[in-house]
Amino acid sequence: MMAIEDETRIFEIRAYKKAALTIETLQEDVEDIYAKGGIKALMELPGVGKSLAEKIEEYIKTGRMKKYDDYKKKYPIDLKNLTQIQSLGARKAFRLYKSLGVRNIGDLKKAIGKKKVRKLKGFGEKSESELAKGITMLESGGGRMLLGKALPEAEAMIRKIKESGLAERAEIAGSTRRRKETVGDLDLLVITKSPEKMSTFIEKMREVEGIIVKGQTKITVRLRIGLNCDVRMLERKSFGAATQYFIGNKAHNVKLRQIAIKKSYKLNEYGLFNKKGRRVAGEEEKEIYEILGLQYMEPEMREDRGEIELAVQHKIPKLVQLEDICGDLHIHTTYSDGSDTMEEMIKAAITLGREYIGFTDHSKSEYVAKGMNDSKFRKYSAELDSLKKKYEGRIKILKSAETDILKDGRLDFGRKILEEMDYVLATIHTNLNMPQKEMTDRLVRCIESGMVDMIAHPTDRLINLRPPLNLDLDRVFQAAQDNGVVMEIDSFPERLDLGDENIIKAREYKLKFAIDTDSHRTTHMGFMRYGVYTAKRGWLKKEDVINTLRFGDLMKHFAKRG
DNA sequence: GCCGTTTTCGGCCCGACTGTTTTCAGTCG
Repeated sequence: MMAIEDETRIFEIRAYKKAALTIETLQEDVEDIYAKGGIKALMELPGVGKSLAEKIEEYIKTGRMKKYDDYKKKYPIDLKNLTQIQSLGARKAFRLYKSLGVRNIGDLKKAIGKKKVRKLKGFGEKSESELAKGITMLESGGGRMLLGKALPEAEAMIRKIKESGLAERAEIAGSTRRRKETVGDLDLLVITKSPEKMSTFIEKMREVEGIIVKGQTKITVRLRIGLNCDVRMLERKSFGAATQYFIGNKAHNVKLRQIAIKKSYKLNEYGLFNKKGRRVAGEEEKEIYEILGLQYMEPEMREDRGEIELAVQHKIPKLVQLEDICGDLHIHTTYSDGSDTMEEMIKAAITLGREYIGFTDHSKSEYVAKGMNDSKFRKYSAELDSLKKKYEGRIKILKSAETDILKDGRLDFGRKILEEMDYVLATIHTNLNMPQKEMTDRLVRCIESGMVDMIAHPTDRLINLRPPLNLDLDRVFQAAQDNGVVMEIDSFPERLDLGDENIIKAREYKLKFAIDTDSHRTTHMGFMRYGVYTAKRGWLKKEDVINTLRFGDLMKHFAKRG
C-alpha cells in the first residue's frame, strides 16, 4: 500500500520488507523476544529500529497496527492475493481498483471477461491476456515441486543441452542447486557462442510446453512437468559471476553485494568490477568470494543463515558428502511393505558400494504395511542370519525393525525381540493427531526407555501432503541428548525428515544423525543423495552422522548404549 | 525506516524483459 502511495518512499518500503523477513526467519517467536526484553530487545533485531519496534509492540499488545488499518481504509484491495498473479504488482493493481473497482481476484476475472482491462491507459490486449493467464496459473496450484522430481528433470535438460554441441558449459542454479526441499522453478545457465540457436534448441526440447518470454540473453519456458524454467545464456568470462548470482539466495546475494560496495567493488551477474570498471573476477565463483575476503562455501549453505559471517572469519565447516556415507540403516523388504526381497536389496547395496545395510521392516501395529508379528519376526531374523553368512566378506548385514511407538510411548515389540536386534529404530505411525503435550510425552517416554537407538523420520511430515506431528521439538531433542538417541534424516523426497531447519535446531543439542533412505525397493536406495543434501543444508559435518562410521566403529557406537 | 571502520546525513543491490510507449513504467528474479 505504501508503494501505491509514493514511489519515492521505496527505501522506507524496503525497510519494512527487510524487518518482516528478519521476523519471519527468526528461530524464536517475536512475542517471546518482546516478553523477555521489551522494546529494546526488538530493536536489537537486524533491520528493526525505534519506529518499527514500536509498531511491533503495538501489534503484540493490541492485535492491531494503526498505520496498517489507516492504509487499509484508503486501499480496500486484496493486494496480498492480487499481487500473487504473475505480472501484477501493487501499482497496476491500484490502477485497476481506481478505474474499474477491482478489489480482488474475482473482480479482476469479471473485468477481464468483459474486456474492460484492455481499454485502460497503460494496459492493452496483451496485458489483459497475460493477467488471464496468470490467474489460471495461480489457480492450477502454482505450488512448489519436490526437489526429488525437479532435480532429475533439470539434470536431464542439462545433459541434452550439453549434447546439443551448442554449449560450452551448462549448470543448474537457483533453489534447485541449493537443494531446497521444494523448488518454484528451474534456473539453468549456459555458456554459448550462439544464444539464438541455443534458444531455438530449448524451445524445441521435448520437456518444453511453450515459451513465456524470450530475449537476447534469456528464455523462459513452461515445462510439461508443470514448472517454469529460466535459461540464461552467457559468455565464458561471466560464468562464475552468473553462477554465484543465480544460485542465490537473494538475501545471501544482497549481503555479498554490500560487502563488495564497502570494498569499493561492484558485483553483478557479469562479474566483480573495481572502481575503474575493470573486471577483477567473473569466470569462476571461487574468485569472487576470495577477492571479497570470504571463504568459499557450498551452495547448500547460501541461505543467509549466518554463513557469510562465518565466511568472513574463515570458519565455514567442512560439510558431510555423499562419499562419506558407508551404509544405510533403514530398509524395507517383502517381509513388510517393501516390494523387493532381502537378497535383492543386499545386491543393490553392494552395487552402490555400501559397507553395511540395516534391515528395518515394520512391526505388527502397521497392519496396512503388513507389519511383522513375533512369529514373523522369527522367520525374518533367521533369514537375515543365513544371509549374513552367505554375504560375509561382501557386505555387513544388521538386524533391526522399524518399531512402532504406541500411544503411551511403549514399543510394539517386547524386550526379548528388541534385544535380538543390532539397534532399535522406532517411530510414530499411528494416532497422528494427539495434542502437543501428549504427543511430546509419548515420544519423550520412548526416548527415555533406554531401549531405543534411533528415531525414524521424527516429525512424520509429508511435504505438501501432511503437516509435521505436533511436537515440542526442544523437549524431544533435549531427551535425545540426555539418552544418546540418534535422529534420522529420512532421504525419501516426500519426507526429508528431519528437514534442514529442524536439523539446525537439533544441532544446538549436539545430537547425532543417521542419513537413511527408507527404501521400499532397490531403486529407492539412490535417494541417499537427497538426505545428504538436506544434512548439508543443516550444516552437518561428517562427524555428526553415524552412518559415515566404518562398520566396527558403528557397532561400538551401538554397543555404548547396550 | 534503518544504519554507521567513508557517515548522525545521505546513502540504501542491480539488471532484463515486456508492453505500451515515443523515452519509460512496472514487474520480476
